[in-house]
Amino acid sequence: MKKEIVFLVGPTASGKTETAFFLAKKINAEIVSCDSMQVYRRMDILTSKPSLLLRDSLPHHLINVVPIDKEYDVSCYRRQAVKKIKEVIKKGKVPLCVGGAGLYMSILIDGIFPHCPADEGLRKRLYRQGQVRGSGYLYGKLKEVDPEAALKIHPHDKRRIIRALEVFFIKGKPISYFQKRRRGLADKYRIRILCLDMPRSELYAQINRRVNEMFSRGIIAEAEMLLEQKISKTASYAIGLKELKGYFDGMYSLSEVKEKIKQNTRLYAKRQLTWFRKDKRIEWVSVKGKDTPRRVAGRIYGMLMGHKQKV
RNA sequence: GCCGAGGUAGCUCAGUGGUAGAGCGCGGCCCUGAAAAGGCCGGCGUGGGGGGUCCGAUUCCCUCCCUCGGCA
Repeated sequence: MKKEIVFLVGPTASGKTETAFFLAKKINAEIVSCDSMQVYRRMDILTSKPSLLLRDSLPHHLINVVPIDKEYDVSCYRRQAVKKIKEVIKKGKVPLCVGGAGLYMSILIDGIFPHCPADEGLRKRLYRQGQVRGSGYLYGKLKEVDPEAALKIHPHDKRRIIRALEVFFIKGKPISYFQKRRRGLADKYRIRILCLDMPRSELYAQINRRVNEMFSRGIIAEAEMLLEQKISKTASYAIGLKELKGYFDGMYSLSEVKEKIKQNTRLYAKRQLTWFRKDKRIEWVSVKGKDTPRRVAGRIYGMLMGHKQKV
């Protein structure tokens, strides 16, 4: 019998953290975070990490594992997460992967094509070529070396065009060739994916509440402290941090940054939902206004026990 | 009460006698080493209400309502 891994996902501010806590207690799980920003130390308020109280009474893995000045990406995450998941299973517990990063989830479940890390130098060179020789140049080049990938990538999507070219130049084979070869956890484990869902207006109200709370908890001081030091490119893209930088630089007033953060969080939540909707393996858990995290966890427990869905 | 300005998308506003746009917002989508990132698509509308002129009114005229300034 294959061991089971449970994913609890959902848009930001949908209540994953608390729900996961109660669910973990019920199913004898340890939590493995599935989040690209909570890995960073000292970004606590900014990323709404689970409280110390929660973390003290239940193991939460992959939170606070990277210093703020280090770059981080999907493959780092995958390496660390797979290791943790195996450890948890070895202890006889259930890994409960909790987070909102759709790509991170997919990379765990479905795999990644390995051995082609980013090459910043090459990227810079390609980027500059694109600047000098016009926007269509890089895309044209991609069409030559990898027509299949070019078909999938929009001509304006510089980031993906450059990545595809990068892979081609480093490995000598097109990225579309590698993308077909991925093996993930789904081969070896039973996977259940639960996604928290609530009416959009309620979710947005929740987001607004959370952002206001961040301000009263001291997000400004935290951001100020972080921006004083050397900070990696990846960490600097956290919602809240980039907006507050604008506030410190005098670009926005206090109420404008607040709004900006709320809005960018909404857009982020919308993108997350698009990602999850596409994944047909997901089992949706609708959350209503009056539901407490404990009750939602109870409902999920019922779903998990009720029928063993194979993935 | 009088004078002036104005009521067009969720918001701020353009424009035209042939049933309307822009920015922001909002919605949908894509995604394999920056993913809290990056990219694509979509106008979502009782043109304040009512009447009139006209083949045809959001546009011109009348009237009422509302908002904002000034004078009382």
